[in-house]
Amino acid sequence: MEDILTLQKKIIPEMTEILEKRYNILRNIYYNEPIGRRTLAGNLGIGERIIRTEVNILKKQGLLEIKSVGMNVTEDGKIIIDQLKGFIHKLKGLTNLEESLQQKLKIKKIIIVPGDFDKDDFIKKDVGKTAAEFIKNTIKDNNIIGITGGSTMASVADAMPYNTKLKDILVLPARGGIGRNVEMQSNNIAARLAKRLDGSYKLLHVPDNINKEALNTLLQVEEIRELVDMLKKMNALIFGIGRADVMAKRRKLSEELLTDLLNKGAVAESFGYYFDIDGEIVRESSTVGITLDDFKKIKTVIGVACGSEKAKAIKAISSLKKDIVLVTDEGAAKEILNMVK
Amino acid sequence: MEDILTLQKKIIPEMTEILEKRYNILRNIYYNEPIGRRTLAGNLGIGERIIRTEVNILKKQGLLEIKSVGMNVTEDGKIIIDQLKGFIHKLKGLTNLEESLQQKLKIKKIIIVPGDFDKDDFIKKDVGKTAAEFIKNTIKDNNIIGITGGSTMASVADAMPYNTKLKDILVLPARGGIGRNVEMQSNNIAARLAKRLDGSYKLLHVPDNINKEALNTLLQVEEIRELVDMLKKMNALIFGIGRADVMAKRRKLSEELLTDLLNKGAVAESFGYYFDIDGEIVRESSTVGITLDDFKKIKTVIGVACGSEKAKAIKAISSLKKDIVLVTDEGAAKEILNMVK
DNA sequence: ATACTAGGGACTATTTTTGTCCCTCTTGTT
DNA sequence: AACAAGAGGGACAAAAATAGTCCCTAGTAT
Repeated sequence: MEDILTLQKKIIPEMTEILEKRYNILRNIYYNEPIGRRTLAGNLGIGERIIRTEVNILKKQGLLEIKSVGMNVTEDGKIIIDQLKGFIHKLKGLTNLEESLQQKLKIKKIIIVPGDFDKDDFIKKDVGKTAAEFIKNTIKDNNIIGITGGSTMASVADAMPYNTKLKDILVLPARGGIGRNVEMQSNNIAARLAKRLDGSYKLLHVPDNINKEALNTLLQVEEIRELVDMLKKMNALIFGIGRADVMAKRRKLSEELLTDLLNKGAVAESFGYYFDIDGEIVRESSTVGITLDDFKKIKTVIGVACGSEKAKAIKAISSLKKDIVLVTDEGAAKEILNMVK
Repeated sequence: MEDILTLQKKIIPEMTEILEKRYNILRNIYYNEPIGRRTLAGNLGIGERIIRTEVNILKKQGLLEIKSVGMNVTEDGKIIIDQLKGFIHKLKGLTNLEESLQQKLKIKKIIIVPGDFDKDDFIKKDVGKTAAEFIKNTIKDNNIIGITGGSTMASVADAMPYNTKLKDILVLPARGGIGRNVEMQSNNIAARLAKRLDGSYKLLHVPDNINKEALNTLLQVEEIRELVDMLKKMNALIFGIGRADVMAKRRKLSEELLTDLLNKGAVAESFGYYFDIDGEIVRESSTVGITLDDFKKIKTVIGVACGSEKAKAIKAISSLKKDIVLVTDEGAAKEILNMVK
């Protein structure tokens, strides 16, 4: 198997790029169908005519259909996309990349999805799908699963297939809601994930960054205390990884605090904590939810993040726990490798 | 494995021809090294410039070297050629072709080598090599092996690797020598094969087509009788398949006999017999050697022939014996399939 | 009704590929 | 020693493929 690929790469070195080009086109159509030639060309940053040529080949192969409303992927095409994903993974040597990163970061497992989110927005969907698949195969009946917020977590939840045959899954938001787009809040995402897993969920109606008094008051509330207790019994946590600076701005930290944070070397943010590159806590948001100690005790923790600009953040988070599972994209992975070299 | 190939063929349909083109170039260089650009272009019937482009790619990949004496394949390249052979076999769906031909011809096994001898002389070498490999893996210590004459058998013998670790192999010429190029006579070929198998051989010094009286006299000779007896104990026979018309002319049969032969439907010639398309004997050369009855009793018989023009002859021979093994090329195989369809 | 985006056609510009010839060098033969 | 044959590399024009661009008509959603 591996032999065949090295063989092919030797004798047809140009194969990889052709394959990748067509894969990208097919995938992009799939995510946007029905889509027109020009829009697609814009998306991919390729000339309209090139799209046309490639699309004609793919059409001839029966992988897509061209109608007056636009192009769409056929059933055959969908199968191919799926198979191609794994194939490109091997072709690009991502398996090797995974192994070397696992060693360098000293973590249990890293899953790398081909592509770079910084160059292609749809990579987030792929990353989400990959993470969802891994989670599906990891969790068991009666498990309690925690999930954080953010767009990446949203794509994980939305990529989870229905009919997983899992029973009595309980999904919890790992932290209080962050005050922005409802769709991206952990509460909302937990509910969506629960629905797909045919399980139940509980909500945590607590704002971020409230003062200590208010926090203590909230913790008196039976409902909230119960949930916080349950959080400690969590079997698996799925969490997003953010850049410290980006998250601080999003949370509208004061200019003063932000500068302080960055001076202290904060590069990553996850479940309410800011970490420096070595995984040391730089700042802790005062909010209800999972704590770092809880985090370290959870059996399965799955961090998901994509885009090369998140490389530092991912590196930081990877030092928190040895048996962490990371799902990321090729862009981030390569950047991390550059850093640790 | 099969999946990967169908996947690739779906998304990069042009891959097959690129691969075949480069394989042909590489192989041709290998068989002729050192060879120049223009000679190579002539061999393959491709433009000089195309060769140049392709050769540069292959050179870049480290598969061949270009020196002022000409081009030659590197060690890496040789490995690639070998791997490529099997790969192209699968890519071209020859495995399927083999299976359907085995069914249609109702024979034990057919091995098809990619390419067409009628278009590329070097295919005979490939066929020979493939047959030699099969034989090597089939025969056992102390076996008695028979081999006929002809250029195809010569390439089988010359492609047999040394150091087969087989012990006490005895190679016999299956029939008396045919009066042409010594190199292609069964005696000579038997000796060459024996040498490679680190075994012994015996010679059969009997001309083809002698009259009955002379034949009987010869059979009185102790040495010859002994050999003929040994022929009947043969464990394996490797034989070439010829076209009736071509062989008849080569043996200088009278115009009269030739016409008669063809009128009776002779299409194939092997070990002294002329057969029609159904494998019925049309004529028997009077000579010393293996008989059709002997042939039917031999455990392993391996027929080797290549080139689409031999399709009919191969088809005829295939009806002689159910557990025959045929080694041929793609050209002949496809032609046979057309015939039996 | 209308504005928008779709695919297909068509033409040109550009790039790549291909054919060809020349030059010089190496090698084997005379 | 001379020479012929065949080698690779350079160079360039012709040819072909590829790519950019715009137009046109047809559906679709508003």
